[in-house]
Amino acid sequence: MGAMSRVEPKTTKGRATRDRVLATAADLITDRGVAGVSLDDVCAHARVSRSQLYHYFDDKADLVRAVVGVTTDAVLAGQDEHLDHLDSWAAIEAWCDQLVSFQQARNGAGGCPIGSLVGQLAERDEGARAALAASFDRWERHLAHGLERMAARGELRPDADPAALATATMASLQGGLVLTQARRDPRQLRIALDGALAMLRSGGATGSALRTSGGLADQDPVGRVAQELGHALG
Amino acid sequence: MGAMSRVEPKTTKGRATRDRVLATAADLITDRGVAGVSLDDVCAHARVSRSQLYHYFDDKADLVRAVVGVTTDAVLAGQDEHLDHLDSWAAIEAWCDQLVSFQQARNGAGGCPIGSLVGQLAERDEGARAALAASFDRWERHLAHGLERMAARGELRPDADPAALATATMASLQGGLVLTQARRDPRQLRIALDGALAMLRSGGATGSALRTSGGLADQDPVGRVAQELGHALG
DNA sequence: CAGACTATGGACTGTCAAGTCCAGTTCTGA
DNA sequence: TCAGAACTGGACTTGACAGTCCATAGTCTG
Repeated sequence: MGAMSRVEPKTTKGRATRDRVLATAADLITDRGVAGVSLDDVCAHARVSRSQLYHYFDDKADLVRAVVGVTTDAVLAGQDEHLDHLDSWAAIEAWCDQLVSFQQARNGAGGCPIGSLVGQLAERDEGARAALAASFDRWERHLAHGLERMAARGELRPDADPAALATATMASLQGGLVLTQARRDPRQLRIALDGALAMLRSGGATGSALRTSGGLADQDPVGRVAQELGHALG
Repeated sequence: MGAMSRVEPKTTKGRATRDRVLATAADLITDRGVAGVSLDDVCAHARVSRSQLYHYFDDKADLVRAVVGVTTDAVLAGQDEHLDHLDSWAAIEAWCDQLVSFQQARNGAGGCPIGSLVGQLAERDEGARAALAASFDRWERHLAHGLERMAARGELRPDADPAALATATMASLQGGLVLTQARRDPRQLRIALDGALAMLRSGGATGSALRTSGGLADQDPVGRVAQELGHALG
């Protein structure tokens, strides 16, 4: 994995400093975008000297890749009451409601902290792109598992593919957030997620669509996630 | 929009120069992102001097706002065989197929030129955000009109809302492109669009979207964003 | 053709950011 | 206690980029 010039903290104080830098960077980047944040900004807000930042991270790209993981942690943590129980219609609806009301509270601004990073990083930094793919995997897996449990209980149409349904729902969520952000209108997300719910209830695409589709399921999610996260966060 | 310091070309040569700058900028920005393109890059590729660029555009932000329109023109032009006839299942499927095969040809890279700009610009430049919202409107209107014609012919469920269905489909498209870009896997778009087709056939959400859209009133103005971000990320 | 308007090249300025280096100080944990 | 780790702070280099300016070349029109 190339030159390992960056350092892992060896004391609790060092760990705290590194964490503070990371959290600050994640905050600023979510707010202003990657290009809108300088390392001086990060140092100032985290009350840390430049030398420390370069002590723990190789360069800005290294920091940004680490930020992807931290941002994902934060996004998932904000939903943790729902994510492990997405195995009933009521639970899935409650999850959607939470996502929508969060956007309403923000007046539609901000979009998805992870999704926004895709547009900024995916074409410029392969490591960051892989980390973002891993983020979506982590997120989507919760829904896929819930849908699998529903399928096992016969609450989905027998020919439904839980993995594909989860992917399609994630797409509605991300796209709904893009439209919400562009139009400054949280109803866009509501409409997108209501569409996703209708799709889930209908059992999703059947026939040719399922034949050609490969969701998380046939992509060896666990192994890839671990590898990509390891690559990104070291 | 305030001070009109930028100049409209008054000769055919001037018009050609301005168009060349715009087309070049749109190309480069689609490729590398807004922050990844310098005005020197644009000048070099367009074989134009910096003074020309500043003659026709106020500054970089002005250029970028103009690029939004040009990019939208290009995206819609790439679909013009389909956009005006999205009024049958076969036509909608053909449109989806074209979108997917385009992504396949690019190996999943690039995402949506318009959608990517949202993440880069929406929070930083209100004019650009408005232009992007208008772009989505232009795009979505084609589908909405097609669905309206289908509804008029009784080819949709009677309680279906063509406008909401179009919005939900656009969300699936945009989100599918985000996932495709992050995972470098065009099948993600296929799955998302198959989900959208299932949703369309099912008639989409009934009632729920309309119920909640009345709740726009309780959008709380300012202030919460920073606090919630801090809560989510801190 | 001549003067007015337009287009153009390219140098120039100021600013800001990334990354390096180092000399010295404080803290932590075995 | 003491060695190693964490940390400070700033100077410095290098490079990139936004934006300005002016002299000149080209083009239009009366």
